[in-house]
Amino acid sequence: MADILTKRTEDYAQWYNDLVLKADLAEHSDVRGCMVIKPHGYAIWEKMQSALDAMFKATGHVNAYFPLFIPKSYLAKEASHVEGFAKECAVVTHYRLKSDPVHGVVVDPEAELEEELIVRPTSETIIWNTYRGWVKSYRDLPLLINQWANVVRWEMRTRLFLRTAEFLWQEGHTAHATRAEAIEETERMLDVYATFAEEWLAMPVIKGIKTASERFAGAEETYCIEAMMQDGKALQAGTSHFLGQNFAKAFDVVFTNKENTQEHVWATSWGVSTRLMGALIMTHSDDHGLVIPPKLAPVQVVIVPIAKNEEQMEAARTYVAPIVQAMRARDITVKLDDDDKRKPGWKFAEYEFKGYPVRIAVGPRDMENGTVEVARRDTMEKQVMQVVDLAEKVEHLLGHIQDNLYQKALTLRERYTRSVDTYDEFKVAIEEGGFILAHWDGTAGTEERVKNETKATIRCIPLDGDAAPGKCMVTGAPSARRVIFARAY
RNA sequence: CGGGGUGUAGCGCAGCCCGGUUAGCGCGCGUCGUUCGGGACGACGAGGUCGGAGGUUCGAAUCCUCUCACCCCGACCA
Repeated sequence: MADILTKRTEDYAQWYNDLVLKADLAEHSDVRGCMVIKPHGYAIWEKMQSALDAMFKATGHVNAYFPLFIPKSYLAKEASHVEGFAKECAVVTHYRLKSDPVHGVVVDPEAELEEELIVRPTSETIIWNTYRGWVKSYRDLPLLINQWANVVRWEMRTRLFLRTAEFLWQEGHTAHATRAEAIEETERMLDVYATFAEEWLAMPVIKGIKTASERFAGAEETYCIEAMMQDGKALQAGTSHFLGQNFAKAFDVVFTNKENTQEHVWATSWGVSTRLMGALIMTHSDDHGLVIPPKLAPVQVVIVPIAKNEEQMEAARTYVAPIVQAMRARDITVKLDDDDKRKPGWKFAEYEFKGYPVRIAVGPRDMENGTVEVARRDTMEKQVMQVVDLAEKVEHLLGHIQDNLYQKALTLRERYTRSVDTYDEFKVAIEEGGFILAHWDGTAGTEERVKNETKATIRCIPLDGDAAPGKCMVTGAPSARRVIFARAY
């Protein structure tokens, strides 16, 4: 793997953008700040969706769907929530157009909405307004619901998958009878995200808690998973919020407990988005293009016949048919690319860009020898293999690739994670990139100062790892434990 | 909203300063032939309101005025 950390950030941004386009994942739409997710990109997202959805179901959650539009008054009910999102809301003010001799079509000024509708930047408000009617008794709790949806945040600067005006995500919104149970849920879902990131995306993450300044608008505590990209910058890959009773109070969601007294419910919300696609790309890809971990690859093995003419192609089809069958029997997804409109060299390059984990080439030479050529995308190694037990060998190879990708990413993260004790050391280290473990006095003032002077933010207060107390690197005041500083996406 | 920049074929660009035949190049696209084990080559071909409006001029992609759109840097942000 090229040491991309040594590349300059602008180069990395360029590399990322080119890769997304070349791997045929997505492109900018003509619509401002919006993205078109192309079939290959969407297929990977679907794999993420189905894996996550299964994990949500396994932890007792069900799916539902709530409206795209939120009346402005709902959003305004939770003070810090509206403050947090106000600057990036798309607003619907009219419901009709009319033709105009000069401009063609104009908004009909007669058709102004009595109350503006906000295109959801997140759904807490509309969901809690709905939950009010659903929760009456402790017997109705917990309420464990997830929704797959799109949301809109009118960002100034957008980047494919990482920050777009509209994005796809899932948002879980749960209601609980007790504080402890809600916190337990918040932490459970954080664990689900961490497991998903590590086992499916092959992306190591650090679980932690956000500082007050980075906290979700309306939350009492925000948990997160943070990953390191190949340029050493941090990416927040998922969040899980303990909302306390803030939304229950704002929307008057109360239940009668076993003691027959009324209480506000306790809430959580948690989400991951198509940003995970960006995380996937920036964690594993190289100068040859995208690298998809086998568990998320829409197609794990692609077979490319080398054939001069239709007879040779037909011979190759016959030759690989039992191989394909054997692999499918092992739940390996296989594509036989017998398209004669593209040549082998073109296909090799194409599947590399697109990140297919394993490519098998079959030519006349192989058919004589009873072999195939197996190429793995992660290391770019090619190997001639006997067709005997090929499906089993490929199954193992896919497992190795998945593990190798995780290990590679972990090695990079560990290499660029270090502790510093003084602010001077910190300033040097932050220029080198990566995660920096340092003591912090817990004040917003110090955090702000570090951010202004170095552009580094506190990514999280880790839940695991070195928990020894110390002295703040900036002020020398007591620190409970080291926190992670980094420059972030 | 500040500071820069760019609009010419599907994409990327040259031409503009210094106005002058039919607006050009690369990629891509189409047809045919030779190729096909790492993005082939050749021949032929299709494709343009030069962002828009107005002006100067015998003549405007080129000069002037206005306008629109987009991009980059910053503030903001998952």
